[in-house]
Amino acid sequence: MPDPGESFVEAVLEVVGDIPPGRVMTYGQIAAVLGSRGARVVGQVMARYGSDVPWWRVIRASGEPPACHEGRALQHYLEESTPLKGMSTERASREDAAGSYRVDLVLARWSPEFD
DNA sequence: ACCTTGACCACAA
DNA sequence: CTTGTGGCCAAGG
Repeated sequence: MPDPGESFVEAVLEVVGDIPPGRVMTYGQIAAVLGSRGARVVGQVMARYGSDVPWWRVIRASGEPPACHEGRALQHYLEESTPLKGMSTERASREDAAGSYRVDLVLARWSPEFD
């Protein structure tokens, strides 16, 4: 259980901050780690306080980056060599690549328990 | 205490 | 692939 006194927000940001480069976690996974099932709440936290943490390492269960952030997220993924699916290196340099890719969760999923 | 709002999730058709 | 349905839960009004 999370420490009382530490807000949900703090807890979420802490977990996100622990995600190493090139790896990702889903909203639901983060919620589960915090002993909650409120995946949406994690989303709300990120929407409001996620601006100063590696938000691109938090994605949907489907492997898609957060809504309306595909482009920026992609740049980070290419930088960190995050395992992607459904895209060739050719398409990676094009602007319209946003939305046509997904993170390979099988390879990139990370859990704080197994660092 | 009730209602609404979501960077969500899972499953069915 | 797309829609629809129901569930989850912290925060703010």
